Amino acid sequence: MPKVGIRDVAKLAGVSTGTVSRVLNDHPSVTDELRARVRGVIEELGYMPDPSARSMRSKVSRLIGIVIPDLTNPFFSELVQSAEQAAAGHGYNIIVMTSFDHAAKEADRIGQLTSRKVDGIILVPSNDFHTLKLPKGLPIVIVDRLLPGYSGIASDHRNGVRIGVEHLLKLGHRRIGFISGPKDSVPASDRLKGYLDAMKFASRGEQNALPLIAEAAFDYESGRSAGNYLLARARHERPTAIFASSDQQAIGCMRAAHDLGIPIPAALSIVGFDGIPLASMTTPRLTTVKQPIREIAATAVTILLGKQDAPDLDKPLLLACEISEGETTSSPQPD
Amino acid sequence: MPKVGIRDVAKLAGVSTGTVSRVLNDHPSVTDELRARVRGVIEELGYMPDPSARSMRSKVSRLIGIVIPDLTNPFFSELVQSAEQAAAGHGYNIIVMTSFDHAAKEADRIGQLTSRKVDGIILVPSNDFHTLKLPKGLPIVIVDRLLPGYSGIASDHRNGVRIGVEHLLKLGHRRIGFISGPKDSVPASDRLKGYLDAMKFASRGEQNALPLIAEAAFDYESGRSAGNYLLARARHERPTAIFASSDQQAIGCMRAAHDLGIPIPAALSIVGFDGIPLASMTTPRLTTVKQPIREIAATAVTILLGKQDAPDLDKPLLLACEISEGETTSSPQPD
DNA sequence: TTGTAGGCGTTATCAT
DNA sequence: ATGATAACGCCTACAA
Repeated sequence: MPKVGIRDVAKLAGVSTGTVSRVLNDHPSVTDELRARVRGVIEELGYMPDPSARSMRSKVSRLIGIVIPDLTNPFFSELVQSAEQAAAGHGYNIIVMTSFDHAAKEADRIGQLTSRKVDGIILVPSNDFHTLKLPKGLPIVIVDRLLPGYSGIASDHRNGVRIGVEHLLKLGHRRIGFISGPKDSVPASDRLKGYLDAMKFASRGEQNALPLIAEAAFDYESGRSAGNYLLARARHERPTAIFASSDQQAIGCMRAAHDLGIPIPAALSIVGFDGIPLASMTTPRLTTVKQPIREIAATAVTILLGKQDAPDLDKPLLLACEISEGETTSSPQPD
Repeated sequence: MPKVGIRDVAKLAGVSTGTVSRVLNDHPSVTDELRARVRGVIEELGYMPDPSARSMRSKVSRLIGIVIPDLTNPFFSELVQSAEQAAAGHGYNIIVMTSFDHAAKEADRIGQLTSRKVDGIILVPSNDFHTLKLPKGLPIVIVDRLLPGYSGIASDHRNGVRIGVEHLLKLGHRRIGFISGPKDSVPASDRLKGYLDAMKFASRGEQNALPLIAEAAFDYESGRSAGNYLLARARHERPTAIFASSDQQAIGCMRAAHDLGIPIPAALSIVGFDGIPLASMTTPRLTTVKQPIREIAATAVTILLGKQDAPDLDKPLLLACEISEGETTSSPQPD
């Protein structure tokens, strides 16, 4: 079965290779009639253009690279999956790479992608401190962990948290604890700001809305000990609600409350952040602030494809979070 | 900055493009001296071969496609991550695609990969019933959900479960419940067989080792109701241990036991299956049978690269699971 | 609007 | 062992 190429199509359709190529690339200057005929022959022959040859000539690979710290993290795996979908819709494919939060590996991966001639890169930078040196001319969009000086997209963590805390305030809570993320993490400090925003606003004229903060890593176990810390005090000093900076923290915190015999949501409301699938698998189901992961991915892709302008280098695009109500929140019990 | 190509290297090194190409491809017939000189120039110029041009001539893309039903599933995301690592070690990159358990989408994705000229495909087939029609000549290895007639790799589910159940038997348990997977799933029925193997063996000469089975989907909530079902009986009839076909089921089952006031592991031992990260995040940590995901991925990659023979079409390669002891198992209480 | 032809950066075949 | 050179399959000026 001799490979069918563009000339086979041309010959059978009675046109030149140029015309076939133009049909392939949706070039406007082709008669509808010819276009149809060529399309027919392509179908008939089962012709598929050779991407390598194509890419070599046109400098377009229809490939997008995505580099993330850890695919095992549900947030990132959903991000990749969403990006894949978005890209597929445009005839693009995704090359994934994992940096394991290792700056050197990250740089190497970016190099590979560059030499592969991908048309763009979606990058969630590793937490290793490092300066990103990127081949100019290769569109790149930083996601989630924003980097100053690069155009980036992320959830509006600050406002998202504010919304979540305000939800608790609206329910009547005043002693609202906050489990923060690691302090060297940019998203974490944004989330903290959101909490402080909400609390400051609430304490106008009121006395009780004082901040109650525990710092922790984003994982389950850290959330559990932070929860223990926040809850280990006399009943009337103990928070009636806790906002956690990640769903995993929130779930750990639920565990802590449970172990202390504090019923949820009767004696304690909990709100998480992220909206990972696991959040709806707990009992009771976790109320959480959901990040618009799909939108982030889709936007990143359309930007890379040049169908949308990139955000300013120093003004990242922030997408709104929304609250997803579960069963871990209710009005506070009277003291 | 005019792109540096193979002839620039050749010129500066004072050799022909042929020689440079041979150095690039580790062709044996090049003097060590020349090889060194060329390498030096390559370094100096920061030359990177153009993969498109390379692929066009050599018919090798150094690209591997991987198609899975759902990247959000921890098992698959770890699979992809492992494959990426393994591939990177050989200078290969990975294109991921999600089929969403949709046969048509799966076929489309495979078509895309084919026309991309990937050097091989790793496929976890969708559950949709369908016949796979694959372009001949493109190496493909089926993973996890084995398909008759295609060379495949998977965990040895049957033996894995047997090992887990035997672990419980060794601890002294006799009334061991089993939460099965959906009955139309091949891995699920393999796991069930493993349970029956172990129980049959154990009941030689003993009376009490009777099977106690609940069928359920693989998810958390299904595991919880299956657990409720198995545990909702008089103490002396109730199983002293439960083996769940997935970690998520096991975690749901832990929840059920907890709600019924049955302490783990004092009054009930639980063993899961899969070894997902979540298993070590529960309290107490889940004892589980760990699938050799990394090995599966690595093996699939080396097979595709032709560095290892593919398994027989009708005799898939089964890799051994191993038990990962957590804190959910102990000897049974006396009745 | 359509056809013609040159060349993209490598690899591989032939000589040398 | 090395060098010259013809493809590889397609896109894109340029010409018609």
